[in-house]
Amino acid sequence: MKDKELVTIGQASASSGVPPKTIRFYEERGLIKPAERLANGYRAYDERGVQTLCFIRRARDLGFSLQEIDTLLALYRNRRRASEEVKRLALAHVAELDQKLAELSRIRDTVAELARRCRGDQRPECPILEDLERSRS
Amino acid sequence: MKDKELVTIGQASASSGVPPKTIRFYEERGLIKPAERLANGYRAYDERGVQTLCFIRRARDLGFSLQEIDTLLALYRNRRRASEEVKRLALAHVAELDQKLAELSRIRDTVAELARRCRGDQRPECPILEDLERSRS
DNA sequence: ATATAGATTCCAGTGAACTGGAAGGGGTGT
DNA sequence: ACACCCCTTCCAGTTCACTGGAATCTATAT
Repeated sequence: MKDKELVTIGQASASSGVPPKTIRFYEERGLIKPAERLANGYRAYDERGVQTLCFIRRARDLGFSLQEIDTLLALYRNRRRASEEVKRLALAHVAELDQKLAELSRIRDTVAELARRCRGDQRPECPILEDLERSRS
Repeated sequence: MKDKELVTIGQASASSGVPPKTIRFYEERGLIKPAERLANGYRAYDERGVQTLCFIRRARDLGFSLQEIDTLLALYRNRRRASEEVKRLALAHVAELDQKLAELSRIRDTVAELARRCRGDQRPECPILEDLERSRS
């Protein structure tokens, strides 16, 4: 195997978009495994480590909690031991995402419809709002 | 106008799903306007107030921040003064939601594909994961 | 009269996810 | 030698969105 190209926390931060402080925090929290250290004690990240950070960042941007990312990372990393349990987890997550998507798109449509009707005229009536008021739960 | 049917905070909580403590907190935060009071000092909510709480709860469930809900509520309430500014806000929100939806659905597909391939066989290679690792930002 | 259930205010604490700052070591440039 | 920037640990503070608890008041039931 070729020797890995290692980068410091600052470089890993720059290419992943995760602040150094946050990377250390993730490590302390156990989200990522403790980084290898260089001779001087600096944390060393290889391509894989950086990609993991990118993955986390993307997931965070999408509103996943660190808890959820724990699970996502397990899926992400455990490709070598394919199993029924891993698949079940992934499918559960997909179902959750589908539900979130459905709800999100429902609200999107509501707001879009609101915007479409609210065109700057002065009349008071607004059927969509009345509809919204009727909706429960 | 017919006299409104007023409920206490406990009943408003029961039908909206927002805890009494949280309702008071929302009021203090200025998210909702101070409730009317009964002779005994209890907060009184009418149908509209309860619906506002339902609206907030739904939005919270969808991951909107209280900040964002402030804006959503302005749209929700200001139906009587239709304006270009309100429409602009709504459209900006829709754009934001569309982006969130697109990203969310992208991750959904990624996880779904992961699940589809991860079928319990023992082979190590996983093209989707390699693809995922290549994606940046 | 007393118990209970639910309301009030006020203030403090929680959990998630960072974020800042102090104090000090490491490596390179002039 | 000194500056400078990045790294280290440790610990404290922040923001968001609640949530708990104490002390007290109100309303109804027995």
